[in-house]
Amino acid sequence: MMLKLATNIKYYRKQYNWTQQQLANELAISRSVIAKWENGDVLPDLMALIKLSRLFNQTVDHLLGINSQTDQLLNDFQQFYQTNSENEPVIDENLLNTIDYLVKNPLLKEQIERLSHLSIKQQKAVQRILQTTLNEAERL
Amino acid sequence: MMLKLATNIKYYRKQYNWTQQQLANELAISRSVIAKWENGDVLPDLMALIKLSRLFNQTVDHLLGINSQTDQLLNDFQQFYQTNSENEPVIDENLLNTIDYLVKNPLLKEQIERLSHLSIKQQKAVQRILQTTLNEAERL
DNA sequence: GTAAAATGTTCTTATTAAGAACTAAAAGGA
DNA sequence: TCCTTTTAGTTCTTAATAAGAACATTTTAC
Repeated sequence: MMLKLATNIKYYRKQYNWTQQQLANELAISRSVIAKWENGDVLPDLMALIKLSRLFNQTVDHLLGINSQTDQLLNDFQQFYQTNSENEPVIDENLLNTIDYLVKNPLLKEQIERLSHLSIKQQKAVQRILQTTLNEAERL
Repeated sequence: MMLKLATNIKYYRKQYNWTQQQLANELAISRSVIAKWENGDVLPDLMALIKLSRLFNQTVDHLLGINSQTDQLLNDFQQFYQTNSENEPVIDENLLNTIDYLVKNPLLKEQIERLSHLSIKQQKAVQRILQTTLNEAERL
């Protein structure tokens, strides 16, 4: 698994114009450990990682260089909030309405969750059935 | 430092209806380790944690239960929501994931929009069919 | 109530990160 | 340039701790 952690630690330390010693002091650990983190020789333990994320004001995910789905989505949200009118945001009015609908229909929300846990093939099958059902219903 | 990691691992494992053994298999580790994680006896190492976040579709920050941007945004969204509608919707982490899923599945999003425009009676009928379909799919 | 499954616990082993001390490389000043 | 000081990299040892196996307990299903 490719982690950007080492690079990021070094990067953010320098952003703050800290020496390894200064960072080590902040974390109350020995300096050589920082060196090893930054060179990818060793991974910090969880607690140290969390402290780092606080110090650097970054999410753990970002420090690790993981671009999780949720993070991606959050970015979209943020964009939506910040730029209300520019490029068409991923989160549009329609989606907001859909979310609203989901919020008011916990059962449906749960069903979609369940759907998302199926295999891709099964998901598609279910969606085909849903499509047919909707077509039927709309004809009435 | 107070971590909600143990609780969260157990919670999301159960969300997926997995036994400790099944989760252990997914991660290719021994089951007793899962038990210890869930009881807070031991912290998973970084790589295991990342795998968990992938499996559960959650940010590492959220799994850890540390005050992350995600949680912050959730609050914002909650506020945004409450000021824009009369009901008090419950926006939780799962909803975020569901939204994410919708964003990635435009067809499904459209289907839900269509569903929302049907009469209540029809909506219920469609949902019953969906329920049955999901039950079927999950049995396989 | 019993059998099977799922979970919790203990003990040992193995992994690996931390720290100290040493080495090497930059940075700064005469 | 040479010297000094600061900063960073490396090695070796020690200590911490997570993983696994085996066993114990609890829960679930019949």
